[in-house]
Amino acid sequence: MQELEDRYGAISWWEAPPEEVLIGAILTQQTRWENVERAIATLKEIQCCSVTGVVEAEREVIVAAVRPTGFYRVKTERLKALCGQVADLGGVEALAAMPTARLREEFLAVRGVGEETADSILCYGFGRPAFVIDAYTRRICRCMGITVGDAKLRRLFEQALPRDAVAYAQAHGWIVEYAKECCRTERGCKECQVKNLSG
DNA sequence: TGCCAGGGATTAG
DNA sequence: CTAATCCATGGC
Repeated sequence: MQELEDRYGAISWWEAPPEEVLIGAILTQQTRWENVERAIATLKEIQCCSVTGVVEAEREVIVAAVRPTGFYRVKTERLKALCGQVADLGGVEALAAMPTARLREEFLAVRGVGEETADSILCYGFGRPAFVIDAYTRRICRCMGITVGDAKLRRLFEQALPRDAVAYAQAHGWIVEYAKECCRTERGCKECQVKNLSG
């Protein structure tokens, strides 16, 4: 981890208001971040980059805005479901007052929100110490010979790092940056050098 | 041109 | 519990 810090220094990977994180977390599912940014920019232009914006907008409006991210019909439903849940619970202010475990359950109860999406919202949107296990993290760990399941992997990172959302976000950012250099695709891992780094 | 991207739900074995 | 399939556009 220290070697990654020396290599990349302090990076803040994703800083945005909680409502934008909720939306971005859905849009980024199986999708490149550049395309997500386009969709978010469009949503902002039409005043729909918020919980009430998504809840009140016509489906076709959301579909048109998120089209560049792919899976646009599925994602529109997921955005409606997630923002509806948040609105029902009293908005992001009410969520901010909830304990982390409860908040996680409420997100996971939404159709289309799995562990990764829930944890990324917790960490990046609400500053909670939830380490996100994504495709890059799995890929690097696999190259290192660590083949445990997601739940164990998550505990591994959460124990190794200071229990703090900023520390988790930073470490995850380093992992992603390194993965983009070293293991560009799933198949490009043959000559991967990650095993030379100390965890 | 074909492959792949910061998932998740569903179905089949 | 693992594996395959669908959702779909955009970039190289």
